[in-house]
Amino acid sequence: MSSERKVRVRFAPSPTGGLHLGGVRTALFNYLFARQHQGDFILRIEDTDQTRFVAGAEEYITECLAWCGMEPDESPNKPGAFGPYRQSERKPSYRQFAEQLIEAGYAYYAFDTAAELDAERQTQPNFRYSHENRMNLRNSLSLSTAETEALLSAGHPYTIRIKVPTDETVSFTDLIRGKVSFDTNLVDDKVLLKADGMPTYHLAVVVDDKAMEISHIFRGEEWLPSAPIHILLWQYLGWEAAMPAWAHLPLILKPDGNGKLSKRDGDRLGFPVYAMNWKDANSETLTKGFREMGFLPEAFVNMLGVLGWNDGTEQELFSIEELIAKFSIARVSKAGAKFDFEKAKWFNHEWIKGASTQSLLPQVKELLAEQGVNDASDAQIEEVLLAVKERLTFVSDFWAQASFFFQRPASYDLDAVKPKWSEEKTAFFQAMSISFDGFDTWEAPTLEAFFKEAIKESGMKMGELMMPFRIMLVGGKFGPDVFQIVQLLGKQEVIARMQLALKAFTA
RNA sequence: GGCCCGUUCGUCUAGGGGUUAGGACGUUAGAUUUUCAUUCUAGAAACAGGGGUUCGAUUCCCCUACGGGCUACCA
Repeated sequence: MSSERKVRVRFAPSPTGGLHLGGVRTALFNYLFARQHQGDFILRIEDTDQTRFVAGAEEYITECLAWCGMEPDESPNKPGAFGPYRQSERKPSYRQFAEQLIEAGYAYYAFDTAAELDAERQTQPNFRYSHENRMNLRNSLSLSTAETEALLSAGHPYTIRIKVPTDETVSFTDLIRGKVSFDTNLVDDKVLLKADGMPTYHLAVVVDDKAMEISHIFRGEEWLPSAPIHILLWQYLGWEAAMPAWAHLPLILKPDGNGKLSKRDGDRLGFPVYAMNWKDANSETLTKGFREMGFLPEAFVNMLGVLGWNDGTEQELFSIEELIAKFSIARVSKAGAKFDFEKAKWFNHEWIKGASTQSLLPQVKELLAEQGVNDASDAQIEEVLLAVKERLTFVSDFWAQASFFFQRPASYDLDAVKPKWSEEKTAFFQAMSISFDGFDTWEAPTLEAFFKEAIKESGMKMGELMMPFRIMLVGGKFGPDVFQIVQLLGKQEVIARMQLALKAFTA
């Protein structure tokens, strides 16, 4: 049925806050599938719940997708043939379809207020609005036509609920899980149109997916229980032939304990859960994002792409282009996956190692500017980057790993040098400093050979002099190869640092 | 409680009726780096349990257990 159809998928986030891992992955799988089949990837905004709608969230979502390299073919901001894509802007058509369902006998007006239903739930622990009790509640099925008309014309608030059939089985083939079945006797009469005139998600997705000619639906597993409602709606609206194929993605779970990964877990365990920084306008709280933490979008996408999917080989590193080429729904796993931040870091490390120094430059310059370093040339920065790149897990580690290239050591690890310091060593470095001054070309290999030869002649041990030399230049026992540092620092700076350090060592 | 989905090393997973059950992250030990990190090599580490079916089940079926999701006029 859908094999002939043009592939058209949509990502449908609700603009209620930041975009978390699960959301981005759902978007990604939709995107990969669309690209793989030369189809369309559409962004549709679910904003009918006005009480939870958050200003700025829609723009935020668009930016997240762009950062990850996913450009929607049509979005709410670029109205296309199937727009508008905001649920709230499509209000009239939802009501029309809800009423169409009532006329066909597949739905009904329900006059019970939220408070009344809450009261029912208080007394009946397993209360469900369903075929078992709908005749005991206040709705157009239990009331006479005249009573219903009276309530309606009196302006009594009402909702429209689906009339789920009795003794039927709703089943469908999930692209990931195979055949899934539900007994309609256990499905309740969900609200389709709320008292405020807005549709619930159930009505809205079906109507919109039909209007947008969606061919495949990839959504989180948390939607599986409401799938029978959606399928019934496709049938009752007379659109069964146009129904999309379904695939329910496994959930991303907390790393420790159990349950769905939430924003709070990130705060608690010290890693981001949102793609980018999210600042809540009301509470003024800032939730850290992967982008700001120093993740490369390629690494982020790679990590998400293989969380619950693999290509069957031992390959782990994939570019988004490779993911598009190799993705297959059949290879998406069924079980939920616990999020592992250590592995996420590893992906980032790998992508930084593989990144060109040029591509890393803008972010590094920003970091340097934050530290007040503005006089370094691009060429200089790139050379340093080349030296320290493979040591970085995050781009933001750059300063910690390379500050000494741009700044003289603020302090020295004196405990490592002072106890064993001697006049002899002072003399050695003084002499070395004079010798260095005589060099016309300044290159690591020759300097290293010269330095080591001098040590040999002095009769002292290598370690006794190499270590202090490093500390003179960088302040401590860390950093790349000493002579690589020497070369990058340049003659004048090396000599100056030696002199400065000698004073500190002998003070 | 009810319904639905799931279950291979600590974690993400490959595999699939007969395998030394493979890889990656993490971890441990060595090597290299006269620093730290990287890197390299090696090691420890898993088929939830019970019944079937079968010559043979980790693989297929059933049950149990466990985990997760849903059970709103939220999505």
